[in-house]
Amino acid sequence: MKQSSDCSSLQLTTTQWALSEAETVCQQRGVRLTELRRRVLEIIWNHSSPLGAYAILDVLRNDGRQGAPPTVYRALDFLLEQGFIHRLASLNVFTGCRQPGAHHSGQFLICRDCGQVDELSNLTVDAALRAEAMARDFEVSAQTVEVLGRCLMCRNEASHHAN
Amino acid sequence: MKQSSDCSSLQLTTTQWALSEAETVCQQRGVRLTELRRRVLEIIWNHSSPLGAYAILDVLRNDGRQGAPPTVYRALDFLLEQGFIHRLASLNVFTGCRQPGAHHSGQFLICRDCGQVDELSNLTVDAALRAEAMARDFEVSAQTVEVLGRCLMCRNEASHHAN
DNA sequence: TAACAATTGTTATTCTATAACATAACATGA
DNA sequence: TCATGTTATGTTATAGAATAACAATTGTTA
Ligand SMILES: [Zn+2]
Ligand SMILES: [Zn+2]
Ligand SMILES: [Zn+2]
Ligand SMILES: [Zn+2]
Repeated sequence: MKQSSDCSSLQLTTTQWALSEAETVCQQRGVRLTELRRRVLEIIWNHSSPLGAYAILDVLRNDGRQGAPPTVYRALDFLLEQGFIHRLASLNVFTGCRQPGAHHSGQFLICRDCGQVDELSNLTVDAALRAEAMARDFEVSAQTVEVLGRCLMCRNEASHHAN
Repeated sequence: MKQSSDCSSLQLTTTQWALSEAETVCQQRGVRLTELRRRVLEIIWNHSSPLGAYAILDVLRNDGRQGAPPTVYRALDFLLEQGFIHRLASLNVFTGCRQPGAHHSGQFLICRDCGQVDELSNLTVDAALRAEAMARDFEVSAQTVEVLGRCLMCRNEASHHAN
């Protein structure tokens, strides 16, 4: 059964997958996944919830690497450009993309308690927004679709403590 | 014909409408639309494009009123709670709500050139997102739907200058 | 190797938002 | 009216997010 509840082993695998995907795409595109950029992508994937730029910076410094905000923001800019990560505007955090390389805006369910993110690819939402835009002669360049709420796990937690 | 292109006269009317709507709703709810809150709402509606908190603060100071960031953020919090304005997370700005009083998350077309905002109420988008959430046992508390792009006017402007 | 481009380091600053506490305005009942 | 509690605003300081500007380094190519 692959549906293990052991998150850490699952996550390692996911991180490794994301890194190798990124390697491949970068080679195809002739851009460089440098040590720093690779490490930032790894940090993002290694965490179950999305991280802010300064949290990533803390991890980098823990690595022993010197760095300041621009260090991490430049790496993030690269990863965003390549479509390896998304920025969640409602929380100022960054999360790994589940369809890396395919430039897209993404749609997200974000748990406000545990921070876990579920990336959707709902074509109905996308099409309905494009139709609205077209009807108004509006040229779409990016969509920000972020649904904030609570996941099942956190609702159960909450009701436990509420006893 | 009411479809006048005279924005300034149209806008005044819109602002007045928004303010009187807010007055009414506040009376119904037994909350106070103080001078400051009313003025902040007015400032937001008086501008064709959404404003950031510090831009609003500048206008307040121009009024001669003393003030610091908390002054405007508290007013904004009140207006957000009452559903009179929306915060656009992708731009860190605030815009007047076209259905004030009816608490809702809102959906927006935002022109990245002129900043003009079009507020949608697309039920298909809303329903599709809720369905996705339900399928994942996710309890929705708020939706952030912001479509960034360019309006027709700004596209024409751009092609003119590109000659 | 020399020259150029891309990446990273470094310092400082801007922009956005909130914490904490003091003061003022408003409401309510004695 | 006055004391009281509550709500709203003033004020200072700080936290958090992002970028500007320039220096140093690394990688690439002629
Ligand atoms: Zn994605
Ligand atoms: Zn959760
Ligand atoms: Zn609205
Ligand atoms: Zn425009």
